[in-house]
Amino acid sequence: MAEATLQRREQVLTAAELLFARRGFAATSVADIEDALGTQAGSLYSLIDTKEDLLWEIVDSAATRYTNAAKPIIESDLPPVEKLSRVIAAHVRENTTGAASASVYSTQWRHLAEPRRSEFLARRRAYVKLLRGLVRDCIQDGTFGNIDEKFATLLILSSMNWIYQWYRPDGPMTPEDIAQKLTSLLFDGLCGAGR
Amino acid sequence: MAEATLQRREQVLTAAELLFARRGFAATSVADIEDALGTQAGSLYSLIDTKEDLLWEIVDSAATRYTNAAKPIIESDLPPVEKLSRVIAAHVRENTTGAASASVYSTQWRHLAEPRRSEFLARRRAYVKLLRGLVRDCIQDGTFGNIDEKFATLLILSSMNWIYQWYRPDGPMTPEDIAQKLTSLLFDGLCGAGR
DNA sequence: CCTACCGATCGGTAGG
DNA sequence: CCTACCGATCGGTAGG
Repeated sequence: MAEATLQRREQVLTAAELLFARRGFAATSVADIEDALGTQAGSLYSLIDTKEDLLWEIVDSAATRYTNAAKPIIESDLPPVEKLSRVIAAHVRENTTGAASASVYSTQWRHLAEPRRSEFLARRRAYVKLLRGLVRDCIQDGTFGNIDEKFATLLILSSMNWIYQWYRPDGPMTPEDIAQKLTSLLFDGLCGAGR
Repeated sequence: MAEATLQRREQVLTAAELLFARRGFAATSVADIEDALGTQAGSLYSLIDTKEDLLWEIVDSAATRYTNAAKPIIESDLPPVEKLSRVIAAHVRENTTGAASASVYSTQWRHLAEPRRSEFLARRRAYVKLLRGLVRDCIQDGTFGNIDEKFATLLILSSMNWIYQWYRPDGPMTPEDIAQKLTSLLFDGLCGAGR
């Protein structure tokens, strides 16, 4: 029974994720989610306390996935530029295979009330810091030029977090293709890539 | 009198822009906008017909500004890479000096109903096409490597359209600084820039 | 998980 | 631009 409840919760989160990504949190009513699940109005409240709980679970678990994917790579003893490439590939994979959740993570967190909002921002800041450390290492060992570390980190992040806007699972590029092309363009530039 | 009405309309649009950017269209009530303007509930409807009209005016005029800034540059006889640099600089200037409007343009258009939604998407598509033409020219004249034209165009667009997320007018970088750094990183890459 | 319902708030209107 | 108000929908609850 506990297992069935867990499965049901997954279904609920998946439905909410899709709707929040498509219409936004504020424009999605609890009734919309219940419609998607095929249950009656009000029924959802046997599983959740508030609509915001759903949003929190979605962004919180997305944050966990980003961090969990990056940690082992960063703690390995690969060269910095190889670490960065792999973290980018992992992030791209997350944002393609879980495009709806990535979209909600990137755009809907503003609808969290305090203290969750601050907690979310702290977790996001920690992840950015991990990435920025890798960029710093790549500058210091001479792989990258003498660039603005913060600016470069934000550029990498933005390019990864815009993928969910156009990615379609049935398109011609696999997540690995995308990661490879993106890394190439970011590292070698529009002038240097494809030579 | 007509002039005063026009000025009032500008004030209304500016207030709506800020709130739509901060909270999103759906989470902003007409009463919120009236509060920001200091008028009583219901008063706004002497100036507009629907809340969506405000959103439309904001994204429509943003679209016009992007296109109007790019057109004369593209029609000039500068070399392709110089054209692209200047279009990027113009877009960055628009997204910094009008960060709220850029944010609404990028994220809130989904709340437009048909036929406005389709009209918006058509205008956006036309602008992307202009940019993509410049990228193509840069590939063909050998300035850029043999890269994926569409992918590269989307990368440029995404990097410009994420600026409003972190830009602060009182920060250390001017719009021109940002445009210069961005163009350098995009063109020469993390490895090649700053050498 | 369903039925029936709550108070609050929403976008929008009429009449001045 | 204000006052007073409309029907619809919202998030959430009680009781089964």
